Amino acid sequence: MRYWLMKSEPAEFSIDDLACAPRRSAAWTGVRNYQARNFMRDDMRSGDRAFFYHSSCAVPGIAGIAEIAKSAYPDPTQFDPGDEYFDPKATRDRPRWFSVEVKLVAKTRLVPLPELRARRQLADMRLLARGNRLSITPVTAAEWKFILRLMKKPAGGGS
DNA sequence: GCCAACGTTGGC
DNA sequence: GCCAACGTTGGC
Repeated sequence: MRYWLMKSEPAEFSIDDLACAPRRSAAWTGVRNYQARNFMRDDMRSGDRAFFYHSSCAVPGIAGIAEIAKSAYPDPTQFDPGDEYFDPKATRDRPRWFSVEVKLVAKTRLVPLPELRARRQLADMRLLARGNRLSITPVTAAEWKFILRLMKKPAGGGS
């Protein structure tokens, strides 16, 4: 099983939207970056776990935990001319973009970005790498376990 | 709104 | 294949 971090702008789709979705499950659509696509298409498997990250908002940070409920399939929005994520170069025979199905495991306390940055155990986290913009990044097992522990501590708690 | 950093596009 | 111009991301 692998671990991931998936970014979403809460104004577009938040952890609460996922919590309110039928079966607390939703299609992760609109990824239009090749590296992020490759992670989804080639490496994500059903049963993998992911941190749900809120980006481009007042308090960016990890907001919860999700599970990959269904591995990659063609992202339907690329075929829809009325959709903002329509891609005229994509065809049904040769889809360019992919989605996965994501299911909420737990909403957690929000772990803000500066709190992640402050932990030297997370110094090598892909999310925190200089200039990183990838909306989907791998998380190591050690990082995953460390952040799970962090989530159980009160906000800003020391040690 | 600013700006750093990265990705994509397209002329050559 | 190079690289300048442009677009996007995302924190601040």
